Amino acid sequence: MSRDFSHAAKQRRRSDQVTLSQVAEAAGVSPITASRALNHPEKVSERTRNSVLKAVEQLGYVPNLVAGSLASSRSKLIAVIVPSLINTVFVEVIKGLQETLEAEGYQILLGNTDYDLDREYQLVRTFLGWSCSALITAGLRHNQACQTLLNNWEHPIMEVMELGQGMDLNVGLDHVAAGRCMAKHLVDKGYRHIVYVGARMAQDYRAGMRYEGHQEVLQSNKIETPLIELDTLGSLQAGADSLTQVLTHYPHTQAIHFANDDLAAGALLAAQRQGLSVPNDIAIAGFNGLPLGQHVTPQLTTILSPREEMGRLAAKELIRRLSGKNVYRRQHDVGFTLQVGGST
Amino acid sequence: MSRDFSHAAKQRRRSDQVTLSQVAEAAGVSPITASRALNHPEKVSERTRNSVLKAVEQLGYVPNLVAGSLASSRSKLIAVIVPSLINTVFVEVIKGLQETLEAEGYQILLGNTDYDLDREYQLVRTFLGWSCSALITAGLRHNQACQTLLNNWEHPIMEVMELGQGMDLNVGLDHVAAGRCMAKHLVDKGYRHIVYVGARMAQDYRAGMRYEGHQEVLQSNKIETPLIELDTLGSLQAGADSLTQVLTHYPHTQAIHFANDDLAAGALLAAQRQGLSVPNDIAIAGFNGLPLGQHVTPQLTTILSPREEMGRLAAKELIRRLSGKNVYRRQHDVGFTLQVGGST
DNA sequence: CGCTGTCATGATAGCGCTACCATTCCTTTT
DNA sequence: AAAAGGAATGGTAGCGCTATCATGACAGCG
Repeated sequence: MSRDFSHAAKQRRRSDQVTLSQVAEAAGVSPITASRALNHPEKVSERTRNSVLKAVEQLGYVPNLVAGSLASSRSKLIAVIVPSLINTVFVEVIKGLQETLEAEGYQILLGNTDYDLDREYQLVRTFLGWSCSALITAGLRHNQACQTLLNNWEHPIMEVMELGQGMDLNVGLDHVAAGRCMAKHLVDKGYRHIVYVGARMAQDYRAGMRYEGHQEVLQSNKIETPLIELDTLGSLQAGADSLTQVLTHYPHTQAIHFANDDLAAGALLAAQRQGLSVPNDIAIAGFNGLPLGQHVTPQLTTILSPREEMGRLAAKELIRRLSGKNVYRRQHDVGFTLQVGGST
Repeated sequence: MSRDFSHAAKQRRRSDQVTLSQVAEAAGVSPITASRALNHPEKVSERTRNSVLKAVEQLGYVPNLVAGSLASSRSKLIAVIVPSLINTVFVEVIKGLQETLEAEGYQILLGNTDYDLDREYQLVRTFLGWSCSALITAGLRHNQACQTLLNNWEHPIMEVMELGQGMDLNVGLDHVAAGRCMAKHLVDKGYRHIVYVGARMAQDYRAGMRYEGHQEVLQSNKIETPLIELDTLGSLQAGADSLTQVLTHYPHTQAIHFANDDLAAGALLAAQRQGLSVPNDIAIAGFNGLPLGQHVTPQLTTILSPREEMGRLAAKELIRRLSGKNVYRRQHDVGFTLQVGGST
């Protein structure tokens, strides 16, 4: 009766997926009404809505979001691009984003640039092809092609991590100020031979910004600003190794200002293994406020950055914008807190 | 000439996106040839390919992947579902997956269940709607609805983390054996009062599996198997807190077998702050082999799980399957390694 | 009683791309 | 020389859904 093989050869449906039309038929309404029942429930009568939902249930209908997105040129996808997943900092931001976005029914398309701006451009291109409703990216620096592409894009762009004049929305903190803050603390504590240890600062340029702040303060106090730059990314091991390097190159060092807590904690634990007393023989400071730093003895002096909070706030502001509400401020400073431990 | 406003009112294109047809026109070929030039370059002549690529460049064409996926009912999306992002273990698996999948041009759709199987079902439903080409999920346990949904799905499913009979592909390790392994080590070392400390084992059931292994060994040695279960997930802080709890409830405890390294390291550092000697006063063992554990003194005895490797292998096997190659084994055991440190 | 407004529903026409077949124009084979 | 095969290209017809406009039903109004 309803079986029709006449065009069987022309048939293209490869999957036996249940479609909205089938749901509509089962519910005795038109496809468009079924669509409304699912996506704009308030626009159909209660009777219709229930019969559609019943049909969905019975047939095991799973909406084809690809088709929906094509038709509406919208999607509940949000692209998130980070430079690294090794660095827990980005993971924590993602966590904050995730939590908030998933609660609003958005899905995250995750991309990792490995600190490569060309890779970032490729990812952005791909993600725009998915008609994402927004893009979140770590950092304000992009290559020319990426900049151009994004400037012509009509959807919100959120740049997180560092504070500054971005393309659209921005949530972050002032890394130069953070560097100044810690440097000031060390100087105030009376240290005069202070080494800054960074890791791949051309890539992790935010660590470079903190070094800038560090330099400012030391120079205005007429203190030298020796720098040791490692060519691996931050890790406990790298921190441990760097300690030897510092003490070899600058034997008079009184304090080390590390670009992050991984390095700092690694150095602190290594110092103790070597029988050095922290902070008497050597003072150690980090950045980020990772839990680890709070559990070593002496507690690590660090700067607390609200990473999950940054993710949550970014997501919230984005959702605000996506739901058409007014955005009063495009820039949000999440700030930072100096946390003085026993290590300095 | 070619401008035609006759149907202007009916015009629906909301975005001024460059389409493949425009590229084709600029290159002087048909749309379908332009499509081939981009997606199956070997199927067109070199001249055609070049003129299409030139047109793409000139017009700044960004392929609409949504339309492509709808037409081909394929996509380069892979759904990844994990129970948590706080737990670094999953992040490391994701990292391994990411690395391998992105190199093959796949994008990751990330979902977080927060250890809730109903939430997992919802995520799976949504992700299926995106016609993902595969789904990767952490763990072998799912709710009934999810199981049904996935059984009817035609694409590869990869279950990671624990080894066992899954729905399709599986890469993981034997957690019961890992628990046995560590318990055996502790018994061999001569400890007889051993407490197991887990955290939310109903959710993190893999920790529960390790406890099972632990029990087996201790019982066969006629040793009691006291258990302390925390109601927060693993963290340094929780580990520190649990130490007090253990010593209060079981003052004779000689060794603590922790469900993971976060807890173990937290307890180890806390013990030292309290002036307890590890392992003389109390021995401590963990699970995972996090870098942290290798940098504390004494070094933490733990079981090394190859997390990134697990991600990479899972991704590789999945790609193998997706590219139509034979899959010889559906189950892959990535194993584990007992790492004896000074803490036991 | 016609007029306007509102609500629920439906018909139509795409969204931008690719599968499928057909066509053209060669080269190779018998 | 005809047939067969192959490579490059194109025409057509959707993929499954939703935007847009149209329709019908019914209420309230002067």
